[in-house]
Amino acid sequence: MPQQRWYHGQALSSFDAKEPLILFCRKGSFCNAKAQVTDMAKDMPKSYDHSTVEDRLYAHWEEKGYFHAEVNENKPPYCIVIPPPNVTGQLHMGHALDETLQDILIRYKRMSGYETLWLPGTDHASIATEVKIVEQLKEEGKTKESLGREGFMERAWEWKNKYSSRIVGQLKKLGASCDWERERFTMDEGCSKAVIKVFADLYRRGLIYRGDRIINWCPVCKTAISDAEVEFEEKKSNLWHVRYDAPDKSYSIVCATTRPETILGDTGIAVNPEDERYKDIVGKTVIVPIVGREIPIVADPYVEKDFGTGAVKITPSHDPNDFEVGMRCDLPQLCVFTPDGHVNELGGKYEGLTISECRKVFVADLEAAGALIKIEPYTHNVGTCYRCHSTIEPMVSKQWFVKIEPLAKPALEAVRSGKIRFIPEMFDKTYYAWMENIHDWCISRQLWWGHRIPAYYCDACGETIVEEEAPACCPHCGGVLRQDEDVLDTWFSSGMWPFSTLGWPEITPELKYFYPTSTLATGRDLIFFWIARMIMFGLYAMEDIPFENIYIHGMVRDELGRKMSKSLGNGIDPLEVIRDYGADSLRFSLTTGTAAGSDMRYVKAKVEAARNFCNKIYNAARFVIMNAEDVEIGAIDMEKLDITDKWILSRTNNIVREITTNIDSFDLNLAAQKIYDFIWTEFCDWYIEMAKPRLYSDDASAKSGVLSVLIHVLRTSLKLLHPFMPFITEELYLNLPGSDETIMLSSWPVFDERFEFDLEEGVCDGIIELIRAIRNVRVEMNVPPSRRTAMLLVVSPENAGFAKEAAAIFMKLAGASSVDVVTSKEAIPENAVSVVGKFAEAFIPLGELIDIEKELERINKEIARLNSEVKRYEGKLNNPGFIGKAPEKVIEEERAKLASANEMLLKLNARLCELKNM
RNA sequence: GGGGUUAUAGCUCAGCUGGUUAGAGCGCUACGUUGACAUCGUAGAGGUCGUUGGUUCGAUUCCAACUAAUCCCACCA
Repeated sequence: MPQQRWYHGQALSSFDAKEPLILFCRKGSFCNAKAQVTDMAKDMPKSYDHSTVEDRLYAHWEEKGYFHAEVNENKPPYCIVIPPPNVTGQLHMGHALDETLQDILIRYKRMSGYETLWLPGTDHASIATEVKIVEQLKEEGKTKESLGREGFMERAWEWKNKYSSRIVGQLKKLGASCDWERERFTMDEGCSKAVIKVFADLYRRGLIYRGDRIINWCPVCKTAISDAEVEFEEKKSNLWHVRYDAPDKSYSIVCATTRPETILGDTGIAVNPEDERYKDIVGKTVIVPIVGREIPIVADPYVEKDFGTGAVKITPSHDPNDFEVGMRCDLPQLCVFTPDGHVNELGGKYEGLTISECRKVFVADLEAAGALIKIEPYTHNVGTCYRCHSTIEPMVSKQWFVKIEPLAKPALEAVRSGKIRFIPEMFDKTYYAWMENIHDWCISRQLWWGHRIPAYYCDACGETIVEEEAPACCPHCGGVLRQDEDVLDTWFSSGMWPFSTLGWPEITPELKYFYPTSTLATGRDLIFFWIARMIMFGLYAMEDIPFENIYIHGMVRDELGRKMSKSLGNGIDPLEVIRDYGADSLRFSLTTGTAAGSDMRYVKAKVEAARNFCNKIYNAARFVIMNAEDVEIGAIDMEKLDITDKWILSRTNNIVREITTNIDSFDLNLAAQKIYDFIWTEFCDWYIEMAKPRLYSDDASAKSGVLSVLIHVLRTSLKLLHPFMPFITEELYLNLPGSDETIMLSSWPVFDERFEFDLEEGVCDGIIELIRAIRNVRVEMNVPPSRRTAMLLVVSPENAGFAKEAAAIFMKLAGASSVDVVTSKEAIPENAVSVVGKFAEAFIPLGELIDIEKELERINKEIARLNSEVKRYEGKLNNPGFIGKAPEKVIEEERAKLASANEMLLKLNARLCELKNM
């Protein structure tokens, strides 16, 4: 039976039976708690345990439907589509970072009054998933062919279901506030419809074509891949210099090559047209060694005179540059390799060898034939498949392509004009560079897992039909049609993600309301693969940008700064971190200490620091809640506020403003750092400590007054922190007197002009500074912490009232046993040290502990420090350049600093005289 | 070959549009269990902000060059 929990007198149903962390409720005006759970604050454990909180709260949020967004014309929309994780496995740290950043923005906007949709989903990841499934089949001794297309697809869907639900589970563990009712998959019905529609549409407009072009062929994945999917790796190899003789041996020409086996496919030799050395033989022919084929010598400017021998063998079928030269010089294409990386029937006696075997044998044969002039060690970059890292073989093959230029132009303009903004801005350069040099995009893949190309061929009349719906027969001759066997590049479908997920091609209310989406957050590596394609497709299909802002983050590396990878085994599983430290801690550690765009290291100490922060907040709340028991607490009474209340309220105001600005400008790290410092230092270290004398007093009115401030500031802090640490903030918020139903839907704090206390804030800063100085002196004078001393504060008349208000604080925090406040230096106690601050000069009689020598030394040191400061200020203020050109405000500040330093110097010098006379 | 980014305390990093006594966490030193918290508190040590020039009244911040690290793009056979 589920355990009942009570929040403010209302039973929350269906929390799971896990032990709730806080089993208490307050009596009094805010809580009509049932007797069984009253008076339990004392039972709050001393430290925070995330494991009893996070799952319970997430389930509750989900059940309440807090994540769900609906079209709401009364609110502005805010939408983020998730970068759909691949269904190839599980989430890693990069995802954890990505999702955390999005959730921060989403939660912030939700609290700020937007109708907020975070649309989740997963990507079928055509090639990546298929490779994994094939591997799995191999372990079972099966092949994809043995299963057949249908059987394989069944298997793939099983795989998808397993992994997508695993990924969803992980996102929930992280606290991601996605609208799960709108979860999508790139191959679900709606997204598939969008893909087919765009394909057919582009085809009709002549922006998709099918043709024989040179493409990147992965012999292991046995498919074509796009240029973007090729990764270059530096490899050590050789440069083989090979001699091609004239048919009558009257001349010869030497070419260097890194791939001697492609000589089998040579159909020409090219030289630079300006090259004097070869002028006479251009137009003549040579014989391909071993092969015996006679090929022409052509002139083409592509060849560099100064590299190697200045002559290049041309293999149009197996090299992209040679392909171009071949087209220009009208050389035939001779494909000599099979799709699975062997030599084909045109390779003569080499037929059947793998490409690398062929190289060995062919080189040996060249040498035997005396055609090999020399072998030179050579390091060059070799293209590899981004999925399996085997060497890419460029090959001529019939594939489908997207004509990119008409799509790229508006996509470039969208960023150039500022309609789409990269954050940080520098990434627009990366984007421009790529978009300006982009080539036609090969989109067909010889795979099964993906969207099958909606092209139908009639073998009878040779007609090609591209239609959204498969025609029953050939519209021309009535012949039987067969559908293209290939599927589309996975990025073709993810490129439509921002609108296909919102219902397109239907013009749904959601599409109208949420498109263009607001922000896209993703890693740098996806700028080309994904972002560029989304912009192109969005502008094409929707005639509008897909999103306004692109927030780019870096990579999460290991503690040593290395990439996390399977082969290194240095990956950190976010789930393990969540289990050990909590999602809040993981999220917080990922958002602090790193600016947008740059890589970060996963450092355990950082997560520990975040965990400690959780505990700090928890204990601050525990303290407030415990003290609030049995106390009537109302709204803040302006009449009751003392100097410290005004200080913290004013500080809260400032921090609200700063954090809001930071989040609005995507400086999430700054916002996180600020709320951390505010809660820990200003709220806990200072305000709570300064509040204690009143909390512990017998004055019920003072107690309830200070509690109303404590609760207000704490609640405001929890709200500011909520986007970063959703769980602990909700847990504590709900247990604070006077809270709403959930922090998630509470309103984001705004600047409250009732709490503008500039004067008091400055005065209290002075008090804090003085207390620190007093503590400092006590340590220097070796005063035991337990020893309390009388204290005399000499203050200016305008500070006298504040000083009296703060007397209890000096007793609590500065080791004072009693505090006297005077406005003129009359009866200075004997054997006292003096501490000079802006707020006051404090005299502390130390009796036998006084060490006059030490005190003189200390004061002299302080005087020296101040003197150097004064010198610096005076230097500036006496500089005509500074006075003439610096802004008035800066000059004023410098004058104020000088005056303050001089004033303190005066006091210190006076004290020095007194001491000398003693 | 082209381009980007980074260089700040022993370590990991913040530092917005130039004016701060240059900050945080961890680590280190010395104290301390006072009724939220030892996952804590108090105090402290530790930095000529990569080098050299320039712009400026003033540069950690802007510009240039250099050095080092790192990433991306191109792919000359």
